[in-house]
Amino acid sequence: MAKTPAGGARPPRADARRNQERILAAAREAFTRHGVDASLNDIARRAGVGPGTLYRHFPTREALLEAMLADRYHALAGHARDLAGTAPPAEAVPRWLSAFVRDLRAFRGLATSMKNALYDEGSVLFVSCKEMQVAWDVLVVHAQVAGVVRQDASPADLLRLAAALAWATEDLPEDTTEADRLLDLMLTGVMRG
Amino acid sequence: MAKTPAGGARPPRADARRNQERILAAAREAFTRHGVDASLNDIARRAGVGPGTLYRHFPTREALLEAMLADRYHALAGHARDLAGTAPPAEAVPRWLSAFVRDLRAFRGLATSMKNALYDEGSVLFVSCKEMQVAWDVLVVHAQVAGVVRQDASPADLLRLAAALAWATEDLPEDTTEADRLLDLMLTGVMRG
DNA sequence: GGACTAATCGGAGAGGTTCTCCGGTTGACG
DNA sequence: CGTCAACCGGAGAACCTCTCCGATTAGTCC
Repeated sequence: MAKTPAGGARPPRADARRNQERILAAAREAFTRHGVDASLNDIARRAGVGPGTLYRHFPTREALLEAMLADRYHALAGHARDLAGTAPPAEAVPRWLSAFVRDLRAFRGLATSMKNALYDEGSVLFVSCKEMQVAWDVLVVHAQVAGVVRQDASPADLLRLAAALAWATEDLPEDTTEADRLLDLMLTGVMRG
Repeated sequence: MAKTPAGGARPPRADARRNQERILAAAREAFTRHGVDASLNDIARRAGVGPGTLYRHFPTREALLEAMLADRYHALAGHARDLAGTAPPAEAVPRWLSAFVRDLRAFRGLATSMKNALYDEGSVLFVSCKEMQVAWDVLVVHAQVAGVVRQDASPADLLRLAAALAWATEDLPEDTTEADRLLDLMLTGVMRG
C-alpha cells in the first residue's frame, strides 16, 4: 500500500525500458526488410538481448506489431477527423483511403495482420486501431448523408476493400502510383452501363 | 537410343505413381483443413511416405499446389470460353469473376499463392494458369468492345482485384454470399455522383 | 557508501518446421 | 530369374517459436 502508489505498478526499470526500445528499433528494421514474418530470434539478436527478453516484453508477434504501429493508427484517426472538418466528403473519402493503403503497404504482410485484427475484437491490434475506426465511421456516414457513398457500403466494407488493395499491391515498388490507380477503379467502379 | 523412346523418359514406375496420388490426396485434405501453410511433414506422414519421397515428387510447396489445382484452372478456362459464346458480356464478366473468387476461397492462403504466381512468370503456377488467363483476356476485351467494362481496367487488373477479394473474405464461412456482395460493390463502384 | 530485494536478464532446451543426402529396396524388363 | 536403374524413407542439419529458471542488476532503505 505504501510501496506501490495508488493506481498500479511502479514505472519500469531503466534497463527494461532501454531493452524495449532497442527491440522496437530492431523490429522496425527487420519487418521493413523481411516483412512481418521476420524471425523474432533474429530481432532479439540484433537488439542485443536474449529471446526470453523479447518474449517477456512482447508475448506475441502481434503485440510487437501493435507497439510499432499504435502511433500510426493514432495519426490516421487524426487525419480522418481533419478531413471531416476541412474537405468535402467526395474528396475526403478517397484521400483518407489512399493514406490508409499507403500505410498498410509499409511492409509485406501488414495488410494480412490488419485484416486478422479487424475480424477479431479481442486482438491487441483491434483495440489499438479502434480510435481510427471510429473516426473513419464518422467520415463515411457524412459521405453517405451527402449522397456520395452508397448506402449499402459500410465503413467496415471499405476498410476491408482497402486492406485488400494494399495486399494486392504490397510487392510492387514502394513509390508506385499503381495502388492509387486500382483504388480509383474500385471506388468509381469497373463496369459501365 | 533404343532404350528410351524418342521424345523422353519412360513412364514412371507403379510405386512412384501410387505414391504421387497418395501424396496429392493427403495434400488436398491438409490444405483444406489447415490452409496452404499446412505442414509438408504431416502430409508425407499421412500419405504413408517419407519426407524425401514427397520432396522428390514435388520439390516445392508451389509444385504441390500446382499439381492440385491444374485441372481447376483448366475448368475455369473452359468456363470463360463458354460464357464468351453464350452470355452477354455484361453478365459474363461478373459471373466468371464470381466463380474465380469462389475457387480461390477453397482454402486459406490460396489467394496469396495465386497473387504471387500472377506476378512471377517463371512460376509453375503461372504457367499452369496461362490458358485461363488467355481465355479471360478474350472475355474482357469483348466486354470492353461492347462498352460494359472500362477501357482503363486491364484483364490483369480485374484478376488482381478478384484475388484481393478472395483474400479479404477467405476466413468467412464457406457458403457466405458476402464475397459476391463485395464483388458487386467493386464492379459497380462505391462512390456515387 | 553498502546491503537487501524484487525486477529483469539471457541462454539452454523442447518441440516444431523445411529440406537434403544416401544406403537399402523393389519394380520392370531382357 | 537376374540385373540395374529407379525409387524409397528415415536420419540429420539448420532453422524457427516459445518457456523456464539460475544469475544478474537497478533501485531503495539504512
